Amino acid sequence: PMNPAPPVTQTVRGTMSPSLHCRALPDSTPLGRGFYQNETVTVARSLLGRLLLRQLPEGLAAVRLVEVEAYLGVEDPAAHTFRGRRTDRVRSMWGEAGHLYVYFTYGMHHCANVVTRGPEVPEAVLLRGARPVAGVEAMLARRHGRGGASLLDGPAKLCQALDIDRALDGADLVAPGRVWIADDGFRFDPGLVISGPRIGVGYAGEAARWPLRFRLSPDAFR
DNA sequence: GACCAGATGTACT
DNA sequence: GTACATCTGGTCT
Repeated sequence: PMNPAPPVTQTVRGTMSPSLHCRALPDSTPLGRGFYQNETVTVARSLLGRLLLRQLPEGLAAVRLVEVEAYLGVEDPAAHTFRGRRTDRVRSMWGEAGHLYVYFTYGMHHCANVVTRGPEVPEAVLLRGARPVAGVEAMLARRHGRGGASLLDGPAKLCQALDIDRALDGADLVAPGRVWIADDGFRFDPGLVISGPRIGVGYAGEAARWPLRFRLSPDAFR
């Protein structure tokens, strides 16, 4: 049984916000297009600590991003768009920055990326991990009760918890709707960002070791 | 903890 | 037919 949405205790800033049922969210105004048009590595680092918000039937769910990976398009052997690959699956990556690219993998999982740069520059940031902020009950239900540290610590777990699948491929993150990203004022020492090799891309050879995985140290939450 | 196999659909060769 | 930007539950240490 899922709990009802928490009561509205604070007005959400922003001009286009729908009726959000959120608590302890000082600002859920979506980041603008310009945020996503920056260099992909810059966007990746800047996404750490930001809120990913998802409108679910039970109410608003929010998670704080703590792990991401950059995928650098046509010159990146680990990227789905390596060497200019252009298929139906990766169409969103070739489009405007600030949209989601969601793909299906291993026969049962989805992974969500944020498209960066601009049209015809197919780069993206994979969302790999987060911490729960609101809507934990709804997320737990979708994770079949698997909570604690394993609620959101993987790209497919994140998608399962937030009910993100191919139906959200191409969704625009710049307007609040089904899904968007916001800066709620959370700040941390830049020295708490750890970079390292990307996960699960051994087929990419040396590129797997490029330091394009970025994690926010747990110390940022102490 | 580490390690491994199985699940299972889509994309692509 | 093969590989896959993964997760889970089992085994072993």
